[in-house]
Amino acid sequence: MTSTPILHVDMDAFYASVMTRDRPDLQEVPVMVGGGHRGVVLAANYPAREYGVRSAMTGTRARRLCPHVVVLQPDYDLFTTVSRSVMEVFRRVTPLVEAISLDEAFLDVRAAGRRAGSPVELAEWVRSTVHDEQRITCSVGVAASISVAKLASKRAKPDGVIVVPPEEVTRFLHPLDVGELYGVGEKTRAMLHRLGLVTVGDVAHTPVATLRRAVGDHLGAHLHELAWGSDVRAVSPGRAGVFGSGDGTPDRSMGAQETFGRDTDDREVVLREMLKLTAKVTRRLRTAGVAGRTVAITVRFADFTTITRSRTLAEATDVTQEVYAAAVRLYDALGLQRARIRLVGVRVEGLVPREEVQRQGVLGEREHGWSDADRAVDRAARRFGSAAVRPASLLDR
DNA sequence: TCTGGGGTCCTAGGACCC
DNA sequence: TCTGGGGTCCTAGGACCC
Repeated sequence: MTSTPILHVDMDAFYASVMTRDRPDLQEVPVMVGGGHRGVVLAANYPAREYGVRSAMTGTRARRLCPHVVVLQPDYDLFTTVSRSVMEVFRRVTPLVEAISLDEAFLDVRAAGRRAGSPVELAEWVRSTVHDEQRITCSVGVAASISVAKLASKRAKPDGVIVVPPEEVTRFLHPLDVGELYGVGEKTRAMLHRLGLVTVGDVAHTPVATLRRAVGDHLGAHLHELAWGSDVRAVSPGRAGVFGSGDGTPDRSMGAQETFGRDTDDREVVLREMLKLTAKVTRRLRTAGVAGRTVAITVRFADFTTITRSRTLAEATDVTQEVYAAAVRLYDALGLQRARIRLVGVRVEGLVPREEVQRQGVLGEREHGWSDADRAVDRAARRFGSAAVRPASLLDR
């Protein structure tokens, strides 16, 4: 019985590593993925990081820091394929694998059995197997809890393993900045710093009641636990993560949003985009076999202020025309005149399996007509590609 | 050409019901 | 007559994560 049964595996600079694994000429030079027009950097390789390039940074800023950085466009299909293969490697170690994104997973090796060895030996086996099969590196944190394992993998980067045994947890945790804790972002970190709580140790030695007043009931209690490394959340392999529902927990919402190439105040342009986004979302709903009752739109203005409006319908729907009609109502209710709009989004929330949706007879033919039309479009899209079939108002003039 | 796109969860107030 | 909970749903905003 091991005292450190949780592994957190994190690919090193995943998107950048995948994009350059067949490019020996790019191994030693700064590379970033994404960050084009109005975009942010999705990933930077380690040579680029030496110049200060980081993911989530604007492409403009990255180029200023490193003018000769090589910019690659992301290939999401490839990322998904590589990710699936990597997750399969993990499942050769234990069935208890929780994928939390394309490039990260928790493994509970307590019940491993499939492969003998201590957690460290299993971690090294994972690392060498991923490297042999996918030619990318990863780092692993090994600990008794998922939160400590996650922090350990970060410390292990790149291409390393770190084990934090239970008796070392506070020594490992307490010197870290509070911003390292999961759930503490820029705002909460600043708030805690203002209170003089700079390190994880400071948080650990602060009364829970004080923390709750400062950052809210839930987060306050949570942070106190994390600061002592005493979170007990289990690895839950049921989580579908990025691989769609299926046998995992169902998605709670699905949405799509897009930033315009340039800001617009043209209602027609906005609505065309909304229709495109709606069609994309409802197709995903139908593919997943779910429908949702609440339609929400997001509007981001030129000054980056962002608002959301939502409406709950009488019944869940996956029908493009119904979602679009609700979205247009929400948009028009804003009463915008000449506002410059940067981004619009459409989201469907409160998802339930489609078979649980009771279609009232009174809704009648029209909705069923639209629903049938959607399904015909889906079939055509599967055969000819999604570019072949789209609403008439999206056709180029 | 500052600031993407996919999500989750929490908070808080009001409505409404018991 | 006055006061008072709790619970749920809906909506808007915000923080956070990858």
